[in-house]
Amino acid sequence: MFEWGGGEMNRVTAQDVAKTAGVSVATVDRVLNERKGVSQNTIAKVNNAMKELNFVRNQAAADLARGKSYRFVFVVPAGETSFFSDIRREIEAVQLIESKNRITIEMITVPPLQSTTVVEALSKLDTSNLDGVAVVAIESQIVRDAINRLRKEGIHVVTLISDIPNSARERFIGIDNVAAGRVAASLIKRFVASREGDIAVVAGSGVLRDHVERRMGFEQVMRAECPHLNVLPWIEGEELAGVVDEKLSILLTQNANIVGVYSLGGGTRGVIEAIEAADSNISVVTTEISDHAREALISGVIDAVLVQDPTHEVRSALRILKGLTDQRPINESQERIRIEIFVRDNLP
Amino acid sequence: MFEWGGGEMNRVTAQDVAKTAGVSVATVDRVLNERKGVSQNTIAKVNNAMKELNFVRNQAAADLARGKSYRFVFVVPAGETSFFSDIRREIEAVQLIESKNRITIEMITVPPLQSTTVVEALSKLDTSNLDGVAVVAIESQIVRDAINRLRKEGIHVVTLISDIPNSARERFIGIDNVAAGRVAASLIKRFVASREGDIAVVAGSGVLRDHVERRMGFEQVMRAECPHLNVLPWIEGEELAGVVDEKLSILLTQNANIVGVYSLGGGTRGVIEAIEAADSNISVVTTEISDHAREALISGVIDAVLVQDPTHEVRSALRILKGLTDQRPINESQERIRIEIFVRDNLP
DNA sequence: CCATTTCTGCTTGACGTACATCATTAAGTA
DNA sequence: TACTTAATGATGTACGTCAAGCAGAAATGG
Repeated sequence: MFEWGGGEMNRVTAQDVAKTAGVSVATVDRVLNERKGVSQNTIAKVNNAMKELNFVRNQAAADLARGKSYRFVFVVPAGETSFFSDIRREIEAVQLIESKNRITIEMITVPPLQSTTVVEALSKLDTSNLDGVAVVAIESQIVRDAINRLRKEGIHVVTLISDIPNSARERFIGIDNVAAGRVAASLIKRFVASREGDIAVVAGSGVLRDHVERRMGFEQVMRAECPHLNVLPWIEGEELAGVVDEKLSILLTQNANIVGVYSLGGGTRGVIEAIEAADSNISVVTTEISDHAREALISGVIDAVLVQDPTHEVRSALRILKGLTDQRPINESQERIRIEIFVRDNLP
Repeated sequence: MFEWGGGEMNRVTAQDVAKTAGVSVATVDRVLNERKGVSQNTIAKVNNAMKELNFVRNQAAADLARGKSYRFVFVVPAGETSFFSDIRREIEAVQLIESKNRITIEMITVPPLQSTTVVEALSKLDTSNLDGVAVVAIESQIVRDAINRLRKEGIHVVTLISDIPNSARERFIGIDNVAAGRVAASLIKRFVASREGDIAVVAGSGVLRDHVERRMGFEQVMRAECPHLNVLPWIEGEELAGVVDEKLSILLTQNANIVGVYSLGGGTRGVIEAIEAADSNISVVTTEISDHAREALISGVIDAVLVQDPTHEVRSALRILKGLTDQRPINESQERIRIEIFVRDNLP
């Protein structure tokens, strides 16, 4: 049995600490906020008093007194995928909630897959009272430069969903994409069982690092464990169902030897249509859950879907940006973005 | 592009609202908190002013002024499983963090699998200034009664990890255990592929509803989709590695026809030891991730592990109890506890 | 018509921390 | 000695909402 001071509420204030330490509230305040002008001796006295009385600063009072407000910007792709519309919807939801906590959130949408417009968005920001930026990155030197420029101005930057390493971004919020690719391979391996043949991979674009990394993880496992399976060069579907459908359909008609498909980006609807048209025994793993994907799982067209929770990612990005701004440590377990696997039997 | 009032921080206070509405702050406050004593006419005026100025109440100021403090109790099993020690560790972590927000959390540990001690813990609570209780439930009428008694006193109650429906608990925080069982079946089905034989199921106890439900989900899928597999009556391992090892070892030596094992409770170490000793080709799905499970996944003894995140569950329970106390709506997407699947290729 | 309630709205502190200002003492330095 | 500088104390205000208490006004009952 574990309790906190006998279960009584902690009503100790800085006043009380000052009294038992034999100093003034001003001094307690100085120690509390690590300001200069206090001798080591006094610091020790105050700290002892705080421990003795079990002092905990009242967060609400501190926030109110500090009167600090935050301004964050999210730069996310427009685009038709259900995943990014979920992201945008969650950002709008969080805007409302967090306005109560003096946090302003702006959302800038940019056309997908274009590094230039991302750079433009980042460069045009009014950085006067800006605290942090979360951006869905695109692999490109100019994007990297734009991020580094913001960091030099003291603005916190995190990447969301798709990372851009070797930049000054302080953190990436998203799943371990290599692991996602490995899981996909692991599942397809089981699903195709002992059959031999080719595996098709459908990606969105080579400029999205998350796609590249998934592909990497996928190939790692395939090469190491599936000598009977041959991974074909990937198809770029540009996250558009139409493009995916067309390209994959052509591939499937030209190659009757395909036993598995891994779709690691958007445009799942195109995958479903192409597979349905092909009408052969193909194991399929895709990447986003939508109504179409759900139906396809139930009907058996798709075997498994690997998912990340966009609402979690948006909330996590915001918590992390705020934590960086306040220079507070981050609770890692809360921020770990999970790879979820949906099969027919665990659809929510 | 979406912004909030041009991206400027919202500094409108109740004062301002009062001024434009032509009333006093007190009246604004009454409207804000839906207290009586204000005419419909005035309410409308105030609401209009709030909309016009885009007023958002400052949460920190409200919390400070209200001075409300919260007291919550967690009743959780002691016991050796790594899962519950993670739960307990997270509760302790949250105690520290939330004390800054005037939230007191007490943790009461009870011997596992005993309904009487749970009832005792719940009945002995000092309910004078108690706001809510989270309890890992045990399926039993006396536990149900104890929960209902607390609810009658106006104390909020949620169940954690293991539910007890038909009680007055306001909410269950945990995974969809039927779905977890279904996923396990779905995986084992793929893993054993075309082989025929028996499937062993290792549970903790029949008094834990989560175990019963997992078993249910598992059998649903097995019956419907795997006529070639025969699910044996379950083994009760009491969440103890030693017991599990012993019982499963006996079963495995007596029955050479077992091709799969689903361990849906604690005591995974016992499963691993029994399987390793048996040294035959058995597909294994277990339920908690620990260092042993990790090693076993890598060495191939275990094929997959189904996991729920205890830290998420504790934080979620706390948010929900606070939400219930404040009569605030709950953000469902944040509280959905996920079923995670670990295979060798996505170990964190 | 007066007494009594019921409405309605105002005034006035809390709440606990942050922070700026000014005063004071002690110690060190030119 | 006069002048800095560092280390505190004393004091007061700001932060924005909540809520108790009080004062008129309107409505009701006898």
